[in-house]
Amino acid sequence: MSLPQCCPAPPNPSLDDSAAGDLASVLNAIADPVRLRLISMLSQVDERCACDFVDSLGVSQPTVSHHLKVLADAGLVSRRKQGRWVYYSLERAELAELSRCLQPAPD
Amino acid sequence: MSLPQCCPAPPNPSLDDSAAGDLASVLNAIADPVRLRLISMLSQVDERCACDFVDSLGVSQPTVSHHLKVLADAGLVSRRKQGRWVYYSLERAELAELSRCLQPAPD
DNA sequence: GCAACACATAGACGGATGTCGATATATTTC
DNA sequence: GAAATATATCGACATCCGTCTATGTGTTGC
Repeated sequence: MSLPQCCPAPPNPSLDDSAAGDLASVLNAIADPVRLRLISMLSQVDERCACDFVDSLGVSQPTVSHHLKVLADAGLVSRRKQGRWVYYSLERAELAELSRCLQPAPD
Repeated sequence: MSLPQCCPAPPNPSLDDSAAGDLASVLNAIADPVRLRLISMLSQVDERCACDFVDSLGVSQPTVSHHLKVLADAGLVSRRKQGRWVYYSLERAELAELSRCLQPAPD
């Protein structure tokens, strides 16, 4: 004799542990208010130099530099150095692919 | 006389601080490997009782309960209690809207 | 009512994260 | 070469986060 069951079939995880970790890393990179505002500003233009963000965001220059590095490490922005300045631009293809990863399958 | 400028115009943050915080909260809810696997499993079926996840994910029952609460608080899953069991289901509309939020504007 | 079960909550603990000031590195300009 | 500028890195600090064990709460079945 057996106890009553809650679900007819056991679940099968479609996302393996490694893939879930990779996706979580990229999501963590954008799951921050300052970094979302960086992305928002970058989405409006081709590129923007780092010094501009310091005035707009109300955080210190090292903090902006830190957040830009997190985004760059995740592959969401790219750097271009020119003279004194470093220009950052949005990797729109990466962001679009991330958006697709979250789309749920139709019901 | 003026120093050379890096960018022609000052940046205007399109995403205000409050909206960025709200979006970051929801993104934080899914930016975790365990929670991504929960969502992945839920996306395959209509609903699933909580006990099934414990065996599949290799973490303790309280940990699963904690992660399901984070997802529920973010509005990404909903709960339905029936007898001893609690059935969770994916809020596909919320996930779809989140996906749209990340879509970058075309270049 | 009592034992077994499903789930949630509380508390503790270690590690990751966001922020800052201070400083280093590289570039321009005089 | 020296001063000024733009950015990155370092080290410190407080806070947050994921995990666990222990325990509480509600439900089922004998």
